[in-house]
Amino acid sequence: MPKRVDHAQRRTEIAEALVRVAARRGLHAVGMRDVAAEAGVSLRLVQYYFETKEKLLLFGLQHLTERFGERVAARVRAAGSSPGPRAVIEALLMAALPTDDESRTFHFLYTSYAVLSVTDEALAAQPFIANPDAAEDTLTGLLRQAQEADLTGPGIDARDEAVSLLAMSAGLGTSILVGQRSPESATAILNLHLNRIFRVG
Amino acid sequence: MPKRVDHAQRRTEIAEALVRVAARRGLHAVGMRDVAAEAGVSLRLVQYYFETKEKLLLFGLQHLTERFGERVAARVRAAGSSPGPRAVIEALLMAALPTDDESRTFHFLYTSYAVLSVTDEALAAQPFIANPDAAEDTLTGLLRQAQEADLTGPGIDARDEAVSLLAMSAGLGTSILVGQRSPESATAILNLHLNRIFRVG
DNA sequence: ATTTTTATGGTACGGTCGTATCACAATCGC
DNA sequence: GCGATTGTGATACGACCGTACCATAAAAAT
Repeated sequence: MPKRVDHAQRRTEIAEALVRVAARRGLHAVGMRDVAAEAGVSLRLVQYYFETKEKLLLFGLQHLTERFGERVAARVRAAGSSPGPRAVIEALLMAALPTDDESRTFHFLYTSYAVLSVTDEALAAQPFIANPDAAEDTLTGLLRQAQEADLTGPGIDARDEAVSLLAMSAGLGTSILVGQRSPESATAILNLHLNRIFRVG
Repeated sequence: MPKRVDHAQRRTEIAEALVRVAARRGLHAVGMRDVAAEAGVSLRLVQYYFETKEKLLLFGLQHLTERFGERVAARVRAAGSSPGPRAVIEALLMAALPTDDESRTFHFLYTSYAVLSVTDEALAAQPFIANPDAAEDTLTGLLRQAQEADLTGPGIDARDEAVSLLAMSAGLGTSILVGQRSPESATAILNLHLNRIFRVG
């Protein structure tokens, strides 16, 4: 057999090829041959590492969310060595908006997968539904932290605000994606609500 | 020639067949043969009334938005003979949430089209981008009305709140669609923000 | 050195899809 | 009544797609 290759890395390379071609032509239009060509391998190789297209798509989603999670974490770390809750929340929400190529690709493909999951039960069963819940919990926790530090205004329910902010972020993100709204106006709206939640200071 | 049939109505029937099958199996999976079978006509007929699949899809989107616009208008009318701005806004926002089969289908297919429009320029050129702008203008106008009637709290910018409410409604709608959130919790969140915008009384 | 296992390439098969073609029925204008 | 026009059916074509099959090169195991 040939040069004992690292399967995990090979699968990652192919998955990233999938992401690239899907970002370019749409998830519905991607075929195994396209992925193979984009990755610079033969069709047979794609079949070898992912037996079926469905498995390739599932792994692609998994890889996409992992990579994006790392990116968000990096953004949060970059928000300062000991950032306040508001800075962390801002970093979180802004990272989720499709403002550059990478976040745009993520938002686009994630939404594509979400739409597919409505009619595809294999996708619906995927833990890709768990991620938004995790984001909601994280954001709720940060808001509670801010409340305990007396940084917030009165009459604020942490979970309600977390849900609101995430829903708004998702809605604004889609607006940006389809070209209806600019990233700047979207961040302005989010900051407006953060100013409402956090005490001025 | 044969029994002089009403073309407009025939096209509507076929478009509704398209909507039904797309709602069942996903927009990406719908073929001309499926539409023909669902409408109870031959494949040739679908080709006759819409020369190409692209034209069928475009007309389907147009029909979908028209039907939904009528539905929202009906809901608003049903909100009372002389409803206050808040009642109208509530009716608007609630009608946009996927709470029953019809609104669910609309939200699902509209999002599907939106995702497609990112990579399909024929769809991107469609006025289906104009509709959200119209909704934003309408909602902004209603909020201004409320402000003039002194129904709102202080520090409210009508357009900003309109954008926020619509983004939230869209984001919450998607959450409902993928089964992550219940319609009840979504309406609760929206009402929370309406309570914030409108003075209590 | 030979066998066995892993990796890779090439290619063919069956199905489906959008579209085009051919045929014909039914009705209106004349 | 007749030719022109419009509606409808059946079917064929070419392209693609996912998958399966066959071959083989190369390294590890013996």
